Formats: sequence, C-alpha cells, structure tokens
Amino acid sequence: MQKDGSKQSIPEAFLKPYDPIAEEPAMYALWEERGYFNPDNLPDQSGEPYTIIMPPPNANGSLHAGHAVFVTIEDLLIRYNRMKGKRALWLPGADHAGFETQVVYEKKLEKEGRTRFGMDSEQLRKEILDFTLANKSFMEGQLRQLGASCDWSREKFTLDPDVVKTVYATFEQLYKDGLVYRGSKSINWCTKHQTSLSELETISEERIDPLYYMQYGPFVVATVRPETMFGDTAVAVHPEDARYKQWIGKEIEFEGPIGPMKLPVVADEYVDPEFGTGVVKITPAHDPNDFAVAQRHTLPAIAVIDQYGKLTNKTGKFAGMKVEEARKTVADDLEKMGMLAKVDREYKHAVKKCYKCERVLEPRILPQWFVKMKPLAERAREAISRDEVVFYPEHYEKIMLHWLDNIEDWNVSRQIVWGIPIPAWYHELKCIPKPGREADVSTCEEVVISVEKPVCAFCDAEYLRDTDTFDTWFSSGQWPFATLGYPNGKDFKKFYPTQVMETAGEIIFFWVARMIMLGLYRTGTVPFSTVYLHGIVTAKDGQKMSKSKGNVISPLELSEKYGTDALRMGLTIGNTPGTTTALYEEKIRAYKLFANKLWNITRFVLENTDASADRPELAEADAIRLNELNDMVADVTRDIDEYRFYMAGEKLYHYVWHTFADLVIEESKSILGGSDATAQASRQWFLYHALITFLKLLHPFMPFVTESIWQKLPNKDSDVLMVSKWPQ
RNA sequence: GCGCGCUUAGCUCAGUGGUAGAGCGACCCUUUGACGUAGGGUAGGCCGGGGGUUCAAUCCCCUCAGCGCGCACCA
Repeated sequence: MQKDGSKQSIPEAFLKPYDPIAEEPAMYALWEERGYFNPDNLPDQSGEPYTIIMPPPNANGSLHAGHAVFVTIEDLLIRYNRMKGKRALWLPGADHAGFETQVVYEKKLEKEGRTRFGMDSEQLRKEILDFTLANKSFMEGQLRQLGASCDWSREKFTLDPDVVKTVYATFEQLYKDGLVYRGSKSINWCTKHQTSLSELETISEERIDPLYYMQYGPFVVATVRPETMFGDTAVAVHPEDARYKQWIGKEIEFEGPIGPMKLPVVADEYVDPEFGTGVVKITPAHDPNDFAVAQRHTLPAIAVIDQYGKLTNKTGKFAGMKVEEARKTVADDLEKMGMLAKVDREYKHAVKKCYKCERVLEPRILPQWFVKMKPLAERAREAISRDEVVFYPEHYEKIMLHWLDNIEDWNVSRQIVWGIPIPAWYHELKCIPKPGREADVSTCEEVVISVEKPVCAFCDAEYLRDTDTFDTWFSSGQWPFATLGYPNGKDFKKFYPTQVMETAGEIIFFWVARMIMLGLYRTGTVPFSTVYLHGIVTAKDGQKMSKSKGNVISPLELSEKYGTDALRMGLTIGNTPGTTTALYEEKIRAYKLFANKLWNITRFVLENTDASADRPELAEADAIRLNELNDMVADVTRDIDEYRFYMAGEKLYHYVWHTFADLVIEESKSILGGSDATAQASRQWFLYHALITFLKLLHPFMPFVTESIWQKLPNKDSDVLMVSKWPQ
C-alpha cells in the first residue's frame, strides 16, 4: 500500500490464476539461455564442485514414474547446492540398455509380423540404433519438461565412442589382471530370447511339481526332470552314507528307455543323505549343481536339450520334443518299463525364470566371458565398511555387504546384437606356422583381447571376432568415470569422485554395487560418497504399476494436467528413502493449489508493500515473525542436508500456507489498514523479505512457479532465482 | 530355509522415551477485497497382539501375527 492508501500496481499476470502450462516452458527456456546448467558458466567459480551423474534412462520408451522421482530428487539436490554456491554439475545421459531394448524392439518386430532370428545382424543393429536414437531425443524433451537442470552440453550416451573406448580398456585391464576369463560353465539360458543371462537377471519362483523316483539299477534316484536322464553321466551318493558306501567307485548298469545305461557311482558332499533316497542322478549339462559335481569328479557332460528347449539327437525317439512334453513321455515310458518306483505329486521347489519373459531358464554349458568378482567385491566391502560410501536409508548397507559377501562370478556375455561388442578374437584353426616362423609358436595366443582385428604372426591367419555383446551393466557399471573422461579428461579431475548417486533401490546390485567395484578397480576411488535409494513408485493401493494391471500413471500426463511443480511436490512429500511411494492424482492436484496459493500470496505482498524500502526498525510482532521464519530456514536447510526432503517439503508447505498465509497475511490486513505508520513499514518489510526467502527455499522443490514469480518481482538479489543465494 | 522392511485417523503417509501429526476425504459455517483452485471450524486413533526394561513406551528389547521384499544349489 502506498502512503496515500492506494494499492501498488502489480504485474498483470497476478490478476489471473497461475498457469503452469504457459509458464513452465518459458522458464526452462530462460534457464537454458542463461547457460547456468553448465557449472563452468556460473557467475561464482570459487565454489566446490558438486556432482551427480544421472542414472541414464533406457532410450527405449517414455519416462515413467520412477524417472520422475529421480529427476525430482536429483534436481532438488543440484538446485540446492547450486544456490549454496557450489559448482553444481548434473551430467545427463541415455542408456542403450542392451537386452532391455532388444526385448522391446523384438516385441515391435513381432507386431509387424517379423522376427529378429534370421535377420542380418548389421541390419538389425541399424534398425535398433535408429529406434534408440529417436527415443533418446524424445526422452530428452521429457527430462526438460520435468525441469531437469542438467548440463546438456556434457550429455553422454552409453554407445558414444569415448565411452566404448573406456569400457574396452577396462575389459582389457581386467583380462591382463586375470580378473576376466572365458570359461565353459553352466549358465542360465533363455530359450525365447536366445541368450545367457546373469544371476541377477533371473527370478526364482516356488512351484509344486511331481518328484519322480526312478529305478536306476540297484538304486532309486529322485528327480523333477526325468527327461534329462539321457544326459546323466554318473550317480552320486554321500561319502559317509553306509547304505551306498560299497558302491563308490563302481559302475551301475541298467536298461533305459532308449537303451542300456552305464553310470559310475561317485561320492560327493553335495548329496544330502536325508533327501529322497540319498542317491542323485548327475546331469552336468543341464543342472548347475550337477555341473559342479562333475567338475570335482571330471565327469563328461552330454547336452540333451538344445538352445530352443528341445531334446537333441542324443535322446533317441524323444529327439525334437519340447522339455515339458518329453518329461511326461519319458515318465510314461519309465512307468511302462517298471522303472518308476513312485511319484511325489506335491513336491515344492524353486525354478529359475527369465526376468523378462518368465519362461523357465534352461541351464546349459556354454563358453562365456566371466568377471571374477571376489577380489573386486572385497575392495568394495572395505570401502563401504570404512564409510567411504554411505547409504540412505542406512539399512541398505547391510543388504549390500551381504550381497558382496556372497558374490558369484559375473557372466558378461550376451548372445544379442544390441550392445557393445566384446573385443575378443579367436584363432580359429590350429596354428601351423609358415616356414621360418616356427621358433616361438608356443607363444601364439588362441584368444586376443583387442579392438582391432589381429593377424597371427606365425601362420598369417586372421582371427575370428567374438559375436557376443556385453551385459549392459558392464558398461553402465563404469558410468561415473566413463562419462567424465577418465583418465585424462579435465572433467574427471574436477568432478570425480562425485557426491551423490541417487537411484532406485531395486538396482542396487545391478548397478550401484558394480559402479563401486569397477570405480575402485579403475580409478582407485569410490565413484560417489553417498548413495540415496528411492523406492518403487506404486499406484494408490500400493500395487506395482504395470501395463497388464492397467494402473500405470504417466508422470508426463500429470505434469501437463497439474504442472510439473505439483508433480514434483507430490513426489517429494511423503516419499521416504527406500520405501515405496504411492502416486495418485488427488495428491498432485493438492500441490497445484499450492502453486496457485503462492501466486496469490505474491499478489497480496506486491499490492501492499514497497519492495525497494530499506529494512526499518522492526516492530516486536515482526521480530517474532522473523525469528519464526529463520527457524524454518534452519530447519529446512538441515533437513535437506540430511536427505529428509519429504520433511523439508512439508515444513515449507506448512509454513507458507498455514503460517504465512493463514496467520501473517490475515493479521497484516488490520496492521496495514491501521494508522500506525511504523508498524506498517515494519510489516511491509517483513512481508517482502519472507516472500523472497521462501521462494528461494521452495525453488529446488518447485522450480517453475518460484522462478516465474521471481521474474516478476521488482527488487531481488539476482536476476534468475536458480542462481540466487540460499538464505542463511 | 536365512535376511530385511512395514503395521499410527476413512485413504496415503510423517513423527517422538513424558496427555498423538500432515495432506486428501467427511461434516458444519463463511459469498465483493491475495486466492472460492478459497477461508474458518468439527468429528475421527487402547500408534497390529502379548510380554519385558523404565518413574514413564506408539517410540528401546523379546515374542507372536498379518503384509511386502531380497537372498538361497538339496536332486
């Protein structure tokens, strides 16, 4: 209010309700134009670096609610730290997402009546690349819509040549250090996707299946898979089992469904004398445990199931049958032959399935590339125990250590085209040296790790390229240092190690653990000092969102309907780390009202204050209000520093609405309408000061509406809110 | 089987060793003065059951139950 009692003139925009749809894109354009997403352009270059590497979204579809959560939290941290004077770098990226994307693309092909099998692999690769790049740019637009203040000039894609180069260098070094080996081991094979999968890419499911007790000569063996009997190469008993001791080292012979069988009897601790009959049939080719037994006793393996899950020509009349059919048929035959001693129909056990198609995985023995994990895991364990990496929520540390302690070697080969090719080459035929070059032929390497095609120095033969690609997580596991240009890049020196890794709790093993291990291995340093894990976003009823349930909520749609600020606020408040968060429309709508409330609060303040007035002597009421405000600032700051964003957001919301609007503004009406000029000046100053203060505090939570208001303020300490100073 | 988490208002969730909190929803009142996308108010909870520690437990410990999740090679 001016001295004569009339209202200050205010920007016209405040005469209408806040319109996020019109304001948000304009604000994002303003930020991009100023260039402050790039920390090198910040006005103050004296601050400490503060880095978050964005978990690169899979470039194979639209952003989902989980992405919106990470954008919300990471952008909050970045904006907060930027306002604190740090040189904040948020490095965006996109993941080619090997297997995931190939699966998505296969579905697309299926719809078009095509199939990847039989397609020229170069052609397929090119098609998926086009598809991925289109999705990548689509997704970048969506990140902008969500307000991500990331440095687009540093954006990385997992297939960028420099990233691939780093991945190759790591593989080569692991190989030289003896931490990578090619081995024929029992691996998880998906008969639909025609590739092997790592342990993490399997899900186990409890099932009730018949347990068949089969007469094997003098023994009875129990199995759920009679169809694998043609691949049996031994039977095993426990070394101390008195019932069978005299058989150890001998052979049993009997007539099977396709002819005579002759199997050695081996003794192995693996056998539990209490289970079944205490005799186990050993099928090394199709059971990982049996494979381990076979390794200990150097037993051969006979593959009786092929890559499509059909019985091979080693199975006589059963050849060509699918596993399920063969199981029944073999069991029937055994029964007719009097070989089926009994069947337990209620046998409960677990089967491993492909995490994508949920088909039962077939264990097969195939040559694959493995990374020896124990030495890598040990270093990670030490670093975590020394708190070089801390977890929010804390209990994830226990979960991580437990996993690291029980880690298995990691199969990094995939039999798919979409991915980074494994840079391995094989000497196809036995090396027959050219005349005069026989001398050191013993040094001829059968396997060479190299980006370029090697040629044999002894026989001039060209090496054959490995056709497999890397598990996507092998490259994403190197993301923090690969994106920053390890080892010589300027950014690497400046921004590594990073401060926070914020991602979904469900990929803690897939990604977080591997980044810690590979980061330590290559750079000697943990790649980040804090891990913040958010929970899965569910529908209101706590159900996981899925297309089949039809309860998927698109964050982009909510953003278009209620504004991104409302969406972000809804994803912040009530979202504690590590627990699931329900996302539903009513909640988001409530925060749209809040954005509008802020808008109207500003209108009131501008109409009733002189923004350029100096701070007067404060009336007692305002000194108390100022203390209250400052307490709130301290509280909110502490909450953010301690990663309690949900608390900070709620306190701000509560202050602005229920303290500032409901109490301060209401009591101001009588003060400003009264006759005490001193009290009026004091209150006017406080109103404007408080507005400036909570706009700053709210900026990391609701960047758009706060910036939009800021742009219309007559007097402020910075032309853009995003680089203004955080209140003390 | 082992491990982890959760259980607080109708719903979604915070929280604290000392007569319980938010948002949404419900009900009632308010209609020119920042905002009706609003304001004011009311109701609603043996803080999952049982036991223990304590002067005092929703909170710490033990135990049970229900729900959810992770890990696991018994054929």
